[in-house]
Amino acid sequence: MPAPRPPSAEKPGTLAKPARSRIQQRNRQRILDAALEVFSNHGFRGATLDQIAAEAGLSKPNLLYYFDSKETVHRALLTRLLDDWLAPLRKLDPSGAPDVEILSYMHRKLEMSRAYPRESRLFANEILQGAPRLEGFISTELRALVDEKASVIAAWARAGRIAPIDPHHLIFSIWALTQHYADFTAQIDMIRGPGHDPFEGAGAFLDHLYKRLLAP
Amino acid sequence: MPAPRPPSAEKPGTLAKPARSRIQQRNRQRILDAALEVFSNHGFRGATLDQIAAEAGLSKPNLLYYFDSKETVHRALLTRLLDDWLAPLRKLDPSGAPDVEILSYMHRKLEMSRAYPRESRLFANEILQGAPRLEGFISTELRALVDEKASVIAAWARAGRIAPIDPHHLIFSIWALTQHYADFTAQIDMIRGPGHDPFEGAGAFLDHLYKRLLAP
DNA sequence: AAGCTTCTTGACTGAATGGTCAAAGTTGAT
DNA sequence: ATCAACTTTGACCATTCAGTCAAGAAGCTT
Repeated sequence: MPAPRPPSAEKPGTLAKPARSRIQQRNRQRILDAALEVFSNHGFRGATLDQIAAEAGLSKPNLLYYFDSKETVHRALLTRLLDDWLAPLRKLDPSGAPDVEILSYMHRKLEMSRAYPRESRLFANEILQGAPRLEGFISTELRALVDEKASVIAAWARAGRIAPIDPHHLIFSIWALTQHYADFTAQIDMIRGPGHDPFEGAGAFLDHLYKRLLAP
Repeated sequence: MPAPRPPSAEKPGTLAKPARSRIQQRNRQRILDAALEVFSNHGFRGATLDQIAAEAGLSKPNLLYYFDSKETVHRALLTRLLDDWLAPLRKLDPSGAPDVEILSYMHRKLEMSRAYPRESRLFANEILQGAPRLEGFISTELRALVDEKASVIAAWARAGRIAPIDPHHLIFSIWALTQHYADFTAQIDMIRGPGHDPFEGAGAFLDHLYKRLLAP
């Protein structure tokens, strides 16, 4: 028989993690890290396998031994990310204090942008180009989660526990404001000059903004 | 609110280039329109000259008769845009009423996003990738304008005419919130389902948000 | 150490893509 | 109508890029 089966693709149906050698673990990790770096800076089409391979310290054929195609690497990256992406909103607790819950959500999201700007840019790149590879995720899981939490917020507003605002727009505004600091870092840096943390003052500003917006 | 002025066509007065025939005018315009469509949806590297030429209804060599290279088309597009991009902030009047001025600026920017989402995405694409082709513009003209208007806002705040807020973050927040509706249209559409204008309710929401934020 | 499996790579391939060029077609002023 | 300048294009070129392949190197297990 020709080439041994590359163990790259996740086998549907079977266990998600068939035992992998240390080498596989290490190299898959390296590849995903390198791919995150490259995809987040250049978008899907702008990224090349050679770049990713070089960044990962592997040869291109070696990279393709671990992942069947560029597409596969990209999907693996997104998949690895989606759960973490939903986590902050998932934690919004209907039984908590409305203002605290919403403020906490905003701060979690901001912290996410600060800690994982590359992931944020990867997302932004995808959505800018029409979200072809995220359509399933967004219009099912994300949409369901947003609708669920939006109705929680709407109930809070109806009960007069926060100001009456459109919950969808509230959520969109949190996304816009927090992700902006990660996605537009280049612009912020150029405007404020070097030597500034792009997130400097962002937490305090957004805290103030949402406290004012939500006060009943 | 009146629609903002469309992105400027050609500089009529001084010419670095000799008078252009009607054919040139028409075809250059077609190419730039096509290029805007393609670049804004796929980014610089993701766009191809064949795509742009097809969209413009020209052959690729014919396109290259009007612009020397892909790079040249792209630069022409950006150049055509930069002035219009600054216009809304330029209009912020130091002698006006602070809240009215800032609110008006926000609405102008939102209207810009609504009317020219492709231009907004073109910008977003550039900045996401580190703004290599916008570095000059951002760190000189845009920066100077932002600093100028930020100090106007800071003065208003010191005088107690609006709430004490960080003017840079205020400006960033306006950019983030208004451009989000243009840049992340794909996501908003998928979450709210089809048949919704992504900007629906945005004006009212943002109006409310900034009124609350700015009240002294 | 033997023998099997897993990794790695140099050399390719075919398709895209940015860009060139000379020749052909079109336009417009005289 | 003529002719020179302007416009258009088919054919072509060099490079880049995703992906293949067969053979060799390195690990593991006994």
